[in-house]
Amino acid sequence: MVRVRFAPSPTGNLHIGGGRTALFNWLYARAKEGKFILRIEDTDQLRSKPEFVDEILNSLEWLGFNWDEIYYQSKRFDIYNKYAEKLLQEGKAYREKAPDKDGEAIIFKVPQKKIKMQDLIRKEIEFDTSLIKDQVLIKSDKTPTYNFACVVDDAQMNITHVIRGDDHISNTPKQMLLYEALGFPLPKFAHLPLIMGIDGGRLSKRTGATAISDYRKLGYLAGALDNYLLLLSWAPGDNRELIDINEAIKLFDITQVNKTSATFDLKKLGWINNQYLKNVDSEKLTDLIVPQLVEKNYIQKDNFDRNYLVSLVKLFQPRLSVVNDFVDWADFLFLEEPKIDPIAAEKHLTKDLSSEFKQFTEKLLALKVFDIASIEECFRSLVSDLGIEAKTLVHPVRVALTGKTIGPGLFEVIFYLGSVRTCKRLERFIK
RNA sequence: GACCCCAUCGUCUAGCCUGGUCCAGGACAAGAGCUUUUCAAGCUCUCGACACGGGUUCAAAUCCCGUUGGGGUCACCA
Repeated sequence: MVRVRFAPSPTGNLHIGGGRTALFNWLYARAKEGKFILRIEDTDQLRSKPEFVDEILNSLEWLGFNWDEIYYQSKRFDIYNKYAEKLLQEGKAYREKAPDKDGEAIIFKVPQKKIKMQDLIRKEIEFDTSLIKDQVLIKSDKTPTYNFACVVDDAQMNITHVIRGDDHISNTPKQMLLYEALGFPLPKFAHLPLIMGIDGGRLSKRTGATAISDYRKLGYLAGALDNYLLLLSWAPGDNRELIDINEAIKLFDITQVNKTSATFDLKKLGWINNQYLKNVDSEKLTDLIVPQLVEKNYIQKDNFDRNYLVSLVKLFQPRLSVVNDFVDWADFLFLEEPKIDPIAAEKHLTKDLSSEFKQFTEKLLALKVFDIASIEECFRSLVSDLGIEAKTLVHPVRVALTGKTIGPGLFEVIFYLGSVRTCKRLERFIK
């Protein structure tokens, strides 16, 4: 039975790289009908914070990576100590006191040899362990070091495949020596290429958001982020770009993962997000938008016309780039008066259109049926009577109603605004 | 610096393992156009890469060696 693990350290948020590692582990477990295990590596008492544990768990849940088991290293110190004692007794480790510290550390005598690692992605990698100095197993404060706790846990938890970032390649020979010394069977290794920032260096806050939760706040859909992360270092081979994770379970093959590090490209994530946004269920999208509208005071929690809101969401849905665009673009439908963008006004509202606006409001109010088709017909007949092109009146009306040059079709806007609000807004520009 | 990893359009990649079908395909971005009531979407087109140098071979993006470049690791952090 395949057992993989994702082992984040709660010393910070779950970032993009961690999310991708979690994704590939999760995918592998689900594809092989194995177990996906979460191990919180909180051995660093000073830097580990419970709020980071919460943040990481929330992010993983949001991304859709459900775990089968969860462990905390901070609760397993006695296990690590037991195995360190064992190595001590077997003469494979020794105690040593550092001059600047109280207590003694337990240190592993690194055997000098050539060692070969078989990597699922990179084939064979050879190391010369004579280049590695003796490794601390248990620190002077009795807490285990990363490499030691990692090996003991991976063995105790029966991890069959260690899928992790490239940055762990040089830890691998150290860990393999430990497996051997402890008499544990070796898991299979797969080292994933790193995700880089646009500057070619490590993904850092300087070059954009790094935390998974940031993308959630920014209005990206979990499915879109999963899809994007999947495409970083892996491709289905048939030129397809849009693959949801449930389908990816069937297609994903760890041995096909690229060896090259990939650059995180916000533009492509944006495109994928837009593709998902167009197809996401409008009801679900509405659920995501409601809290934002409540926060902006555009609607009252538990007291709004949901059907009307869903129609509005449908209206804007195909043009959204991120979920959060809705509150910005549809604000005029919730505000008493639209916020007029000065640049838009400068462009379309400098000419006096009193007569045209007046005639339009009169025609609108005279409509027997107030639906999108009638509104359009009403508008078209007016411009035809006036002998002008539709666009010469469309743009000014749009800016007067919405305050913006962008947005859905004008007749839809008028329909959802209603005749009263529409006329009221137009009247402000009638002298 | 030592050790390790990597190297196809600006970016993500297909092709590489099993040399010829590749004067290298797709997507994002960029540019142009269509549509047109704006924006978004959509459609059409354009720009654009096998890092370099040696081999091996009838034939190399594909195999080998070297160079260069980029990245990672060298903690009583994880």
